[in-house]
Amino acid sequence: MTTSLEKPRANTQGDLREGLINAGLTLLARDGTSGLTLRKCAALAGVSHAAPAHHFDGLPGLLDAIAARGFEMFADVMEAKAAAAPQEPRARLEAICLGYFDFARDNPALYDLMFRQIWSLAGASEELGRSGARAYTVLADTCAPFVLRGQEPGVVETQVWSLIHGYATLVLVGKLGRNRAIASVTDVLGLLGGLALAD
Amino acid sequence: MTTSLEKPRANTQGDLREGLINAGLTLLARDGTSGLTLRKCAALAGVSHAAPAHHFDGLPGLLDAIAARGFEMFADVMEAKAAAAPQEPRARLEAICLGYFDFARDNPALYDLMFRQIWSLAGASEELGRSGARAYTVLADTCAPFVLRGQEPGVVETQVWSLIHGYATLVLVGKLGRNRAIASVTDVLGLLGGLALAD
DNA sequence: CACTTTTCCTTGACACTGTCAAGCGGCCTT
DNA sequence: AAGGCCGCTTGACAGTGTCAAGGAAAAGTG
Repeated sequence: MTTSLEKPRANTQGDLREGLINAGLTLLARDGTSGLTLRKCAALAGVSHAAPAHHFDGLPGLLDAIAARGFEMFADVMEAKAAAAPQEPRARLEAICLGYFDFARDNPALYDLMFRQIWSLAGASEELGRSGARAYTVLADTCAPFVLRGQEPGVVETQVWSLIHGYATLVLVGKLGRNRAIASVTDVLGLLGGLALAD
Repeated sequence: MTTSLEKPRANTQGDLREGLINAGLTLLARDGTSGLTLRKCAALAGVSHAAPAHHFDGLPGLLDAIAARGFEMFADVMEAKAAAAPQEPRARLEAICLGYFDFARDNPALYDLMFRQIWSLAGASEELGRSGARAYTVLADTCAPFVLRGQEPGVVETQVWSLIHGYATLVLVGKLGRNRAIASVTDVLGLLGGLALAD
């Protein structure tokens, strides 16, 4: 209502759902986890505070959608790193782990949201399930060459995932030294030297 | 005000600060992370909603104190497991990792609180720093036999910590299979076979 | 013992959160 | 062009953390 020339629907070009997700990503990046609020999200997207309810199932639904978007970005980063690395199993493995860590470090609040405990309690959306599965597939494919004959693939995948996810979360939480980590990513990934190539 | 015989100071025997921390632990165990509220805590301890402000620096202060208590329990569990295990480096290492995982599985909400991102942003209390350091010492001592000559101890410590912490958080978050994990703790700990004993 | 001071808690208010019910306005359909 | 639906707004509610002010009881002081 600043001027009469203002367009009545100038909130977001096209889809409001998209605008709300983007607003959420912006708030998350700018103000951290506690800065992401349903009302702030709506305000940033240029709509009233109750508008999001027509596109998401309340705040949990919005967080779900943002997390799903996060997993897409996450998979993109890892795929890009894998593509840029030498096409050799061990180099690829290290590459996606570095991508994993980079994403966590560059998007701490989003990463935190993605791995919140919520999703295990209240069921996650199908969209989140799909994008999460896509990210997992990137990891699983890279781990495949290290799955020994007759071994359950999930074991190597879980070993690698646990290692890099643990390191990333510990660094984010600030438990590993004040500013820089006690051990670098590559130091930690040295533990993967224990993995043997199949065949 | 149910009966006139009610004692005016029946809130908590002795120290209110202790009562509030215990109330917080109870709420956390019963209702999960979102069930822990400053006001509910005060109500459970039998005092008014503003009483906690005189013992803690707001909600962050209360969470800090609860997390500190959590790290004490955490260290206790790992020490007990280590004491019960054969006094051999590799057995001890596996033992504290199992203790680590047990604690996380048995106290998911508390574990989640302890490793929240908050502590890296706003400075943690000295008490939390000390109890966190004590828990870390248990881990570091157990890792010591695997630190090769001339190697920085923090490397092995971070490798072990990242692995078990990553596994624990992934299981808690429900990403590893629906109810039971794809790979068991001992499966994941197999990666530690890559560690060599010093000397 | 009387009086002050200090300590600890209560009461009440405020801004902010998520959620719901009701209503309005423009767009599409027919 | 009239009817109807979809998307958004407005307003209210309970619940949250935090702050200011006050009060009651214990402790200190002559």
